[in-house]
Amino acid sequence: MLEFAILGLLQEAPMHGYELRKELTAKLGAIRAAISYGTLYPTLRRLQAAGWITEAAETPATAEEVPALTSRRGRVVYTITAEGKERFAQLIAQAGPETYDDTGFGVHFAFFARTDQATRLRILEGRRRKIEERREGLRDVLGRAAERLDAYTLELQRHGLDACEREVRWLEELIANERSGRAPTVPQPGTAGGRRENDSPPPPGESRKERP
Amino acid sequence: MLEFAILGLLQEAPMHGYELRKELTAKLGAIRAAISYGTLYPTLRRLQAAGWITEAAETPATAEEVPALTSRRGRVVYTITAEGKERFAQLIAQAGPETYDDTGFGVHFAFFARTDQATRLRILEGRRRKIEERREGLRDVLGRAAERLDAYTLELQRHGLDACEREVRWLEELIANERSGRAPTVPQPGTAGGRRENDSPPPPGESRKERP
DNA sequence: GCCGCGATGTATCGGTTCGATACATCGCAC
DNA sequence: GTGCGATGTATCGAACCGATACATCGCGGC
Repeated sequence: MLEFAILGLLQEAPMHGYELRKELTAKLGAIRAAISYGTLYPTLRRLQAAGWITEAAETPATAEEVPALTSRRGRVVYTITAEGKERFAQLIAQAGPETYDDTGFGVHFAFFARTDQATRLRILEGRRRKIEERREGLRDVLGRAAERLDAYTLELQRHGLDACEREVRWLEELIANERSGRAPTVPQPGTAGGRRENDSPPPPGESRKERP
Repeated sequence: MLEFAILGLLQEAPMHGYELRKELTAKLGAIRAAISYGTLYPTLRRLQAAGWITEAAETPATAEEVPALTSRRGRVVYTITAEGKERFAQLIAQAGPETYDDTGFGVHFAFFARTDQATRLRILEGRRRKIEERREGLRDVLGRAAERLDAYTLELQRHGLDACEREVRWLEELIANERSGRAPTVPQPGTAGGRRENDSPPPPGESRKERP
Protein backbone atom coordinates (compact mmCIF):
# COMPACT_ATOMS: atom_id res chain seq x y z
CA MET A 1 0.00 0.00 0.00
CA LEU A 2 2.73 2.39 0.98
CA GLU A 3 4.64 1.36 -2.11
CA PHE A 4 1.70 2.51 -4.21
CA ALA A 5 1.48 5.85 -2.46
CA ILE A 6 5.18 6.57 -2.72
CA LEU A 7 5.28 5.74 -6.40
CA GLY A 8 2.28 7.97 -6.97
CA LEU A 9 3.74 10.91 -5.09
CA LEU A 10 7.17 10.70 -6.67
CA GLN A 11 5.55 11.04 -10.07
CA GLU A 12 4.66 14.57 -9.14
CA ALA A 13 8.17 15.52 -8.08
CA PRO A 14 11.37 14.02 -6.65
CA MET A 15 11.45 14.27 -2.88
CA HIS A 16 13.45 13.36 0.18
CA GLY A 17 12.09 11.24 3.02
CA TYR A 18 10.87 13.92 5.33
CA GLU A 19 9.07 15.75 2.56
CA LEU A 20 7.54 12.51 1.35
CA ARG A 21 6.11 11.89 4.78
CA LYS A 22 4.60 15.36 4.94
CA GLU A 23 3.02 15.07 1.52
CA LEU A 24 1.73 11.63 2.37
CA THR A 25 0.20 12.99 5.55
CA ALA A 26 -1.45 15.85 3.68
CA LYS A 27 -2.85 13.61 0.97
CA LEU A 28 -3.95 10.72 3.15
CA GLY A 29 -4.73 12.62 6.33
CA ALA A 30 -8.39 11.75 5.99
CA ILE A 31 -7.89 8.03 6.05
CA ARG A 32 -4.89 7.23 8.19
CA ALA A 33 -2.41 8.64 10.65
CA ALA A 34 1.02 9.86 9.65
CA ILE A 35 3.25 7.19 8.24
CA SER A 36 6.02 5.95 10.48
CA TYR A 37 9.68 6.34 9.53
CA GLY A 38 10.11 2.77 10.60
CA THR A 39 7.98 1.94 7.61
CA LEU A 40 9.01 4.66 5.23
CA TYR A 41 12.76 4.15 5.08
CA PRO A 42 12.74 0.37 4.72
CA THR A 43 10.12 0.72 2.01
CA LEU A 44 12.22 3.27 0.15
CA ARG A 45 15.13 0.88 0.28
CA ARG A 46 12.94 -1.92 -1.01
CA LEU A 47 11.70 0.21 -3.90
CA GLN A 48 15.23 1.20 -4.75
CA ALA A 49 16.41 -2.41 -4.69
CA ALA A 50 13.60 -3.29 -7.08
CA GLY A 51 14.63 -0.48 -9.39
CA TRP A 52 11.41 1.52 -9.15
CA ILE A 53 13.18 4.55 -7.69
CA THR A 54 16.70 5.91 -7.51
CA GLU A 55 18.27 7.78 -4.66
CA ALA A 56 20.79 10.58 -4.94
CA ALA A 57 22.56 12.48 -2.19
CA GLU A 58 21.77 16.13 -2.53
CA THR A 59 24.80 18.10 -3.69
CA PRO A 60 25.00 21.61 -2.26
CA ALA A 61 24.40 23.15 -5.70
CA THR A 62 27.24 24.73 -7.66
CA ALA A 63 29.41 22.17 -5.97
CA GLU A 64 32.58 23.75 -4.75
CA GLU A 65 34.63 21.19 -2.97
CA VAL A 66 35.43 22.20 0.57
CA PRO A 67 34.48 18.77 1.97
CA ALA A 68 33.50 20.63 5.04
CA LEU A 69 34.95 19.88 8.44
CA THR A 70 31.40 19.71 9.64
CA SER A 71 30.42 16.73 7.57
CA ARG A 72 26.97 17.72 6.53
CA ARG A 73 24.67 14.77 6.26
CA GLY A 74 23.10 15.45 2.89
CA ARG A 75 19.45 14.99 2.24
CA VAL A 76 18.67 11.98 0.13
CA VAL A 77 16.42 12.77 -2.80
CA TYR A 78 14.38 9.98 -4.37
CA THR A 79 13.33 9.98 -8.01
CA ILE A 80 10.96 7.61 -9.75
CA THR A 81 12.31 5.61 -12.70
CA ALA A 82 10.57 4.58 -15.91
CA GLU A 83 10.19 1.09 -14.45
CA GLY A 84 8.66 2.68 -11.38
CA LYS A 85 6.02 4.41 -13.47
CA GLU A 86 5.25 1.12 -15.17
CA ARG A 87 4.95 -0.51 -11.78
CA PHE A 88 2.56 2.17 -10.61
CA ALA A 89 0.37 1.67 -13.68
CA GLN A 90 0.39 -2.05 -13.01
CA LEU A 91 -0.61 -1.57 -9.38
CA ILE A 92 -3.51 0.60 -10.48
CA ALA A 93 -4.74 -1.96 -12.99
CA GLN A 94 -4.69 -5.03 -10.78
CA ALA A 95 -7.17 -4.99 -7.94
CA GLY A 96 -6.95 -7.54 -5.14
CA PRO A 97 -9.24 -7.72 -2.11
CA GLU A 98 -6.97 -5.28 -0.28
CA THR A 99 -7.95 -2.66 -2.83
CA TYR A 100 -11.31 -2.34 -1.13
CA ASP A 101 -10.45 -2.26 2.54
CA ASP A 102 -10.35 1.07 4.35
CA THR A 103 -6.72 1.91 3.77
CA GLY A 104 -6.39 0.35 0.34
CA PHE A 105 -9.42 2.12 -1.02
CA GLY A 106 -8.36 5.42 0.48
CA VAL A 107 -4.94 5.29 -1.10
CA HIS A 108 -6.31 4.30 -4.47
CA PHE A 109 -8.91 7.03 -4.29
CA ALA A 110 -6.29 9.62 -3.43
CA PHE A 111 -4.64 8.85 -6.76
CA PHE A 112 -7.79 8.76 -8.85
CA ALA A 113 -6.49 11.72 -10.80
CA ARG A 114 -3.94 9.32 -12.29
CA THR A 115 -6.47 6.54 -12.83
CA ASP A 116 -8.62 6.03 -15.90
CA GLN A 117 -12.37 6.24 -15.61
CA ALA A 118 -13.13 2.54 -16.10
CA THR A 119 -10.80 1.61 -13.26
CA ARG A 120 -12.21 4.32 -11.04
CA LEU A 121 -15.66 2.94 -11.60
CA ARG A 122 -14.54 -0.59 -10.87
CA ILE A 123 -12.89 0.42 -7.62
CA LEU A 124 -15.83 2.55 -6.51
CA GLU A 125 -18.22 -0.34 -7.12
CA GLY A 126 -15.96 -2.87 -5.42
CA ARG A 127 -15.75 -0.63 -2.40
CA ARG A 128 -19.49 -0.17 -2.33
CA ARG A 129 -19.99 -3.91 -2.39
CA LYS A 130 -17.59 -4.40 0.48
CA ILE A 131 -19.24 -1.72 2.59
CA GLU A 132 -22.65 -3.17 1.86
CA GLU A 133 -21.43 -6.49 3.18
CA ARG A 134 -20.09 -4.88 6.32
CA ARG A 135 -23.42 -3.10 6.70
CA GLU A 136 -25.35 -6.34 6.44
CA GLY A 137 -23.07 -7.92 9.01
CA LEU A 138 -23.77 -5.10 11.43
CA ARG A 139 -27.50 -5.30 10.82
CA ASP A 140 -27.36 -8.99 11.57
CA VAL A 141 -25.60 -8.42 14.86
CA LEU A 142 -27.95 -5.62 15.83
CA GLY A 143 -30.92 -7.76 14.91
CA ARG A 144 -30.08 -11.25 15.97
CA ALA A 145 -27.41 -10.94 18.64
CA ALA A 146 -28.63 -7.75 20.27
CA GLU A 147 -29.70 -9.32 23.54
CA ARG A 148 -26.27 -10.90 24.00
CA LEU A 149 -24.48 -7.56 23.90
CA ASP A 150 -24.37 -4.66 26.31
CA ALA A 151 -25.67 -1.18 25.56
CA TYR A 152 -22.25 0.33 24.81
CA THR A 153 -21.33 -2.36 22.34
CA LEU A 154 -24.67 -1.92 20.66
CA GLU A 155 -24.19 1.82 20.44
CA LEU A 156 -20.84 1.20 18.78
CA GLN A 157 -22.46 -1.06 16.23
CA ARG A 158 -25.17 1.50 15.55
CA HIS A 159 -22.54 4.13 15.04
CA GLY A 160 -20.69 1.86 12.63
CA LEU A 161 -23.86 0.98 10.78
CA ASP A 162 -24.65 4.61 10.28
CA ALA A 163 -21.16 5.18 8.93
CA CYS A 164 -21.65 2.35 6.46
CA GLU A 165 -24.93 3.72 5.23
CA ARG A 166 -23.37 7.12 4.81
CA GLU A 167 -20.42 5.79 2.91
CA VAL A 168 -22.66 3.81 0.58
CA ARG A 169 -24.61 6.96 -0.23
CA TRP A 170 -21.37 8.84 -0.79
CA LEU A 171 -20.14 6.12 -3.14
CA GLU A 172 -23.46 6.11 -5.02
CA GLU A 173 -23.06 9.78 -5.73
CA LEU A 174 -19.48 9.37 -6.84
CA ILE A 175 -20.43 6.48 -9.10
CA ALA A 176 -23.31 8.37 -10.66
CA ASN A 177 -21.01 11.32 -11.14
CA GLU A 178 -18.36 9.15 -12.68
CA ARG A 179 -20.78 7.61 -15.12
CA SER A 180 -22.01 10.97 -16.29
CA GLY A 181 -18.42 11.84 -16.98
CA ARG A 182 -17.97 14.86 -14.76
CA ALA A 183 -15.43 15.85 -12.18
CA PRO A 184 -16.01 14.62 -8.66
CA THR A 185 -18.16 17.13 -6.93
CA VAL A 186 -20.48 15.75 -4.35
CA PRO A 187 -23.01 18.31 -3.22
CA GLN A 188 -22.47 18.76 0.50
CA PRO A 189 -25.16 20.11 2.77
CA GLY A 190 -23.48 23.13 4.28
CA THR A 191 -20.05 21.89 5.28
CA ALA A 192 -17.16 23.99 6.49
CA GLY A 193 -16.31 27.09 4.56
CA GLY A 194 -13.59 25.72 2.35
CA ARG A 195 -14.29 27.34 -0.97
CA ARG A 196 -12.67 25.89 -4.00
CA GLU A 197 -13.22 25.94 -7.68
CA ASN A 198 -10.69 23.24 -8.12
CA ASP A 199 -11.17 21.23 -11.24
CA SER A 200 -8.88 18.39 -11.99
CA PRO A 201 -9.89 16.74 -15.22
CA PRO A 202 -10.46 13.00 -15.46
CA PRO A 203 -7.30 12.50 -17.52
CA PRO A 204 -4.16 12.53 -15.40
CA GLY A 205 -3.05 16.10 -15.52
CA GLU A 206 0.50 16.99 -14.69
CA SER A 207 0.12 18.73 -11.42
CA ARG A 208 3.06 20.47 -9.97
CA LYS A 209 4.60 21.46 -6.77
CA GLU A 210 7.93 22.93 -6.03
CA ARG A 211 10.94 22.95 -3.90
CA PRO A 212 12.10 25.32 -1.19
CA MET B 1 -4.89 -3.99 21.88
CA LEU B 2 -5.79 -7.56 21.10
CA GLU B 3 -4.54 -8.53 24.54
CA PHE B 4 -7.05 -6.16 26.06
CA ALA B 5 -9.91 -7.54 23.99
CA ILE B 6 -9.09 -11.16 24.75
CA LEU B 7 -8.83 -10.53 28.45
CA GLY B 8 -12.13 -8.70 28.35
CA LEU B 9 -13.93 -11.45 26.48
CA LEU B 10 -12.57 -14.28 28.57
CA GLN B 11 -14.03 -12.61 31.64
CA GLU B 12 -17.45 -13.40 30.30
CA ALA B 13 -16.74 -17.07 29.70
CA PRO B 14 -13.88 -19.46 28.91
CA MET B 15 -13.53 -20.00 25.19
CA HIS B 16 -11.48 -21.74 22.57
CA GLY B 17 -9.71 -19.93 19.73
CA TYR B 18 -12.33 -20.17 17.05
CA GLU B 19 -15.09 -19.03 19.35
CA LEU B 20 -12.93 -16.19 20.59
CA ARG B 21 -12.47 -14.97 17.06
CA LYS B 22 -16.19 -15.08 16.38
CA GLU B 23 -17.06 -13.18 19.53
CA LEU B 24 -14.34 -10.68 18.78
CA THR B 25 -15.72 -10.16 15.30
CA ALA B 26 -19.23 -9.70 16.63
CA LYS B 27 -18.15 -7.22 19.29
CA LEU B 28 -15.67 -5.25 17.23
CA GLY B 29 -17.23 -5.66 13.80
CA ALA B 30 -17.98 -1.95 13.66
CA ILE B 31 -14.41 -0.85 14.03
CA ARG B 32 -12.17 -3.44 12.47
CA ALA B 33 -12.09 -6.51 10.26
CA ALA B 34 -11.96 -10.01 11.66
CA ILE B 35 -8.86 -10.78 13.63
CA SER B 36 -6.33 -13.03 11.92
CA TYR B 37 -5.36 -16.38 13.39
CA GLY B 38 -1.80 -15.42 12.69
CA THR B 39 -2.31 -12.80 15.38
CA LEU B 40 -4.69 -14.61 17.66
CA TYR B 41 -2.75 -17.77 18.42
CA PRO B 42 0.62 -16.16 19.10
CA THR B 43 -1.13 -13.65 21.34
CA LEU B 44 -2.86 -16.42 23.28
CA ARG B 45 0.49 -18.05 23.75
CA ARG B 46 1.95 -14.78 24.96
CA LEU B 47 -0.87 -14.26 27.44
CA GLN B 48 -0.46 -17.76 28.72
CA ALA B 49 3.28 -17.33 29.15
CA ALA B 50 2.61 -14.18 31.15
CA GLY B 51 0.15 -16.04 33.34
CA TRP B 52 -2.93 -14.00 32.45
CA ILE B 53 -4.73 -17.02 31.03
CA THR B 54 -4.49 -20.80 31.26
CA GLU B 55 -5.16 -23.27 28.54
CA ALA B 56 -6.74 -26.70 28.94
CA ALA B 57 -7.36 -29.37 26.36
CA GLU B 58 -11.03 -30.13 26.26
CA THR B 59 -11.81 -33.55 27.71
CA PRO B 60 -14.63 -35.36 25.92
CA ALA B 61 -16.83 -35.02 29.00
CA THR B 62 -17.24 -37.98 31.38
CA ALA B 63 -13.89 -39.13 30.13
CA GLU B 64 -13.95 -42.73 29.14
CA GLU B 65 -10.54 -43.78 28.02
CA VAL B 66 -10.58 -45.35 24.61
CA PRO B 67 -7.61 -43.32 23.34
CA ALA B 68 -9.31 -43.48 20.02
CA LEU B 69 -7.65 -44.80 16.95
CA THR B 70 -8.81 -41.64 15.28
CA SER B 71 -6.75 -39.31 17.41
CA ARG B 72 -9.14 -36.46 17.91
CA ARG B 73 -7.39 -33.13 18.13
CA GLY B 74 -9.08 -31.63 21.16
CA ARG B 75 -10.25 -28.08 21.31
CA VAL B 76 -8.13 -25.88 23.52
CA VAL B 77 -10.15 -23.87 25.98
CA TYR B 78 -8.68 -20.71 27.47
CA THR B 79 -9.62 -19.41 30.88
CA ILE B 80 -8.67 -16.10 32.44
CA THR B 81 -6.75 -16.18 35.73
CA ALA B 82 -6.97 -13.87 38.72
CA GLU B 83 -3.78 -12.19 37.52
CA GLY B 84 -5.40 -11.79 34.14
CA LYS B 85 -8.32 -9.93 35.66
CA GLU B 86 -5.90 -7.69 37.50
CA ARG B 87 -4.08 -7.06 34.26
CA PHE B 88 -7.31 -6.15 32.52
CA ALA B 89 -8.20 -3.67 35.25
CA GLN B 90 -4.74 -2.18 34.95
CA LEU B 91 -5.07 -1.84 31.18
CA ILE B 92 -8.36 -0.02 31.63
CA ALA B 93 -6.94 2.39 34.15
CA GLN B 94 -3.80 3.43 32.29
CA ALA B 95 -4.44 5.38 29.11
CA GLY B 96 -1.64 5.96 26.62
CA PRO B 97 -1.97 7.84 23.32
CA GLU B 98 -2.99 4.57 21.63
CA THR B 99 -6.13 4.60 23.76
CA TYR B 100 -7.52 7.33 21.55
CA ASP B 101 -6.69 6.16 18.06
CA ASP B 102 -9.39 4.48 15.98
CA THR B 103 -8.74 0.92 17.00
CA GLY B 104 -7.72 1.60 20.57
CA PHE B 105 -10.75 3.74 21.29
CA GLY B 106 -13.08 1.23 19.67
CA VAL B 107 -11.81 -1.63 21.76
CA HIS B 108 -11.97 0.36 24.97
CA PHE B 109 -15.47 1.53 24.13
CA ALA B 110 -16.59 -2.02 23.44
CA PHE B 111 -15.72 -2.85 27.04
CA PHE B 112 -17.21 0.25 28.62
CA ALA B 113 -19.63 -2.01 30.45
CA ARG B 114 -16.64 -3.12 32.53
CA THR B 115 -15.25 0.38 32.94
CA ASP B 116 -16.11 2.84 35.69
CA GLN B 117 -17.79 6.10 34.83
CA ALA B 118 -14.83 8.38 35.54
CA THR B 119 -12.63 6.40 33.18
CA ARG B 120 -15.34 6.30 30.53
CA LEU B 121 -15.57 10.06 30.71
CA ARG B 122 -11.81 10.47 30.49
CA ILE B 123 -11.58 8.23 27.43
CA LEU B 124 -14.54 9.88 25.71
CA GLU B 125 -13.00 13.30 26.22
CA GLY B 126 -9.56 12.17 25.11
CA ARG B 127 -11.04 10.74 21.98
CA ARG B 128 -12.96 13.93 21.30
CA ARG B 129 -9.80 15.94 21.64
CA LYS B 130 -7.98 13.71 19.22
CA ILE B 131 -10.75 13.86 16.63
CA GLU B 132 -10.93 17.63 16.98
CA GLU B 133 -7.25 17.80 16.17
CA ARG B 134 -7.69 15.62 13.14
CA ARG B 135 -10.59 17.81 12.10
CA GLU B 136 -8.48 20.94 12.37
CA GLY B 137 -5.77 19.32 10.31
CA LEU B 138 -8.24 18.52 7.57
CA ARG B 139 -9.66 22.03 7.64
CA ASP B 140 -6.16 23.38 7.28
CA VAL B 141 -5.47 21.23 4.25
CA LEU B 142 -8.82 22.10 2.68
CA GLY B 143 -8.26 25.76 3.34
CA ARG B 144 -4.59 26.39 2.78
CA ALA B 145 -3.38 23.61 0.53
CA ALA B 146 -6.49 23.18 -1.59
CA GLU B 147 -4.99 24.50 -4.79
CA ARG B 148 -2.12 22.04 -4.57
CA LEU B 149 -4.41 19.02 -4.53
CA ASP B 150 -6.62 17.46 -7.18
CA ALA B 151 -10.39 17.23 -6.97
CA TYR B 152 -10.47 13.58 -5.87
CA THR B 153 -8.05 14.12 -3.02
CA LEU B 154 -10.09 17.11 -1.92
CA GLU B 155 -13.29 15.10 -2.02
CA LEU B 156 -11.63 12.52 0.18
CA GLN B 157 -10.64 15.18 2.68
CA ARG B 158 -14.15 16.57 2.68
CA HIS B 159 -15.56 13.16 3.38
CA GLY B 160 -13.07 12.69 6.19
CA LEU B 161 -13.85 16.10 7.61
CA ASP B 162 -17.54 15.32 7.62
CA ALA B 163 -16.83 12.06 9.44
CA CYS B 164 -14.84 13.97 12.07
CA GLU B 165 -17.59 16.47 12.66
CA ARG B 166 -20.08 13.69 13.00
CA GLU B 167 -17.96 11.76 15.44
CA VAL B 168 -17.41 14.84 17.58
CA ARG B 169 -21.16 15.36 17.82
CA TRP B 170 -21.62 11.70 18.67
CA LEU B 171 -19.02 11.97 21.40
CA GLU B 172 -20.64 15.12 22.76
CA GLU B 173 -23.88 13.26 23.18
CA LEU B 174 -22.20 10.35 24.86
CA ILE B 175 -20.33 12.65 27.20
CA ALA B 176 -23.46 14.59 28.12
CA ASN B 177 -25.26 11.33 28.70
CA GLU B 178 -22.46 10.01 30.81
CA ARG B 179 -22.40 13.10 32.99
CA SER B 180 -26.11 13.21 33.60
CA GLY B 181 -26.90 9.54 33.60
CA ARG B 182 -26.00 7.87 36.84
CA ALA B 183 -23.29 5.25 37.14
CA PRO B 184 -24.08 1.87 35.69
CA THR B 185 -21.51 -0.12 37.67
CA VAL B 186 -21.20 -3.46 36.06
CA PRO B 187 -22.01 -6.52 38.07
CA GLN B 188 -19.51 -9.27 37.39
CA PRO B 189 -21.12 -12.40 36.03
CA GLY B 190 -20.24 -15.77 37.52
CA THR B 191 -16.87 -16.94 36.39
CA ALA B 192 -17.08 -20.55 35.32
CA GLY B 193 -19.75 -22.78 33.90
CA GLY B 194 -22.60 -20.33 33.96
CA ARG B 195 -23.92 -18.97 30.73
CA ARG B 196 -23.56 -15.24 30.77
CA GLU B 197 -26.59 -13.13 31.15
CA ASN B 198 -27.08 -9.66 29.96
CA ASP B 199 -25.99 -6.82 32.16
CA SER B 200 -26.72 -3.56 30.50
CA PRO B 201 -25.79 -0.18 31.86
CA PRO B 202 -28.12 2.72 31.16
CA PRO B 203 -28.55 3.31 27.46
CA PRO B 204 -25.94 5.67 26.03
CA GLY B 205 -28.61 7.60 24.29
CA GLU B 206 -29.90 7.87 20.84
CA SER B 207 -27.62 8.69 18.01
CA ARG B 208 -25.91 7.36 15.00
CA LYS B 209 -23.03 8.53 12.99
CA GLU B 210 -19.78 8.37 11.24
CA ARG B 211 -17.12 5.89 10.35
CA PRO B 212 -14.75 3.78 12.40
C1' DG C 1 -23.60 -45.81 0.25
C1' DC C 2 -20.42 -42.41 -0.47
C1' DC C 3 -18.80 -37.98 -2.00
C1' DG C 4 -18.07 -33.36 -1.97
C1' DC C 5 -18.42 -29.18 0.63
C1' DG C 6 -18.93 -25.75 3.99
C1' DA C 7 -18.44 -24.95 8.92
C1' DT C 8 -15.54 -25.88 12.74
C1' DG C 9 -11.02 -26.07 14.62
C1' DT C 10 -5.67 -25.45 15.49
C1' DA C 11 -1.48 -23.79 13.83
C1' DT C 12 2.77 -21.61 11.26
C1' DC C 13 5.35 -18.53 8.09
C1' DG C 14 6.82 -14.49 5.63
C1' DG C 15 6.17 -9.90 5.19
C1' DT C 16 4.31 -5.17 6.34
C1' DT C 17 3.75 -1.65 9.51
C1' DC C 18 4.10 0.69 13.98
C1' DG C 19 6.12 3.10 18.00
C1' DA C 20 10.08 4.26 20.38
C1' DT C 21 14.49 5.77 20.08
C1' DA C 22 18.92 7.86 18.60
C1' DC C 23 21.46 11.34 16.54
C1' DA C 24 22.70 15.62 13.87
C1' DT C 25 21.81 20.38 11.85
C1' DC C 26 19.39 24.77 11.35
C1' DG C 27 17.17 29.11 12.59
C1' DC C 28 15.24 31.89 15.94
C1' DA C 29 13.84 33.77 20.30
C1' DC C 30 15.20 34.81 25.04
C1' DG D 1 25.23 31.74 24.00
C1' DT D 2 21.78 28.77 24.93
C1' DG D 3 17.85 26.30 24.68
C1' DC D 4 14.31 24.51 21.64
C1' DG D 5 11.38 23.27 17.93
C1' DA D 6 11.51 22.10 13.07
C1' DT D 7 14.07 19.54 9.74
C1' DG D 8 16.30 15.36 8.52
C1' DT D 9 18.03 10.17 8.33
C1' DA D 10 17.99 5.84 10.36
C1' DT D 11 17.28 1.24 13.20
C1' DC D 12 15.02 -2.23 16.26
C1' DG D 13 11.61 -5.11 18.44
C1' DA D 14 7.03 -6.17 18.52
C1' DA D 15 2.27 -6.39 16.62
C1' DC D 16 -0.45 -7.75 13.09
C1' DC D 17 -1.99 -9.56 8.53
C1' DG D 18 -2.88 -12.84 4.67
C1' DA D 19 -1.98 -17.10 2.85
C1' DT D 20 -1.56 -21.65 3.70
C1' DA D 21 -1.82 -26.33 5.67
C1' DC D 22 -4.19 -29.87 7.85
C1' DA D 23 -7.99 -32.42 10.29
C1' DT D 24 -12.96 -33.42 11.79
C1' DC D 25 -17.95 -33.11 11.42
C1' DG D 26 -22.64 -32.99 9.58
C1' DC D 27 -25.51 -32.70 5.69
C1' DG D 28 -27.48 -32.86 1.16
C1' DG D 29 -27.19 -34.84 -3.51
C1' DC D 30 -26.41 -38.54 -6.58
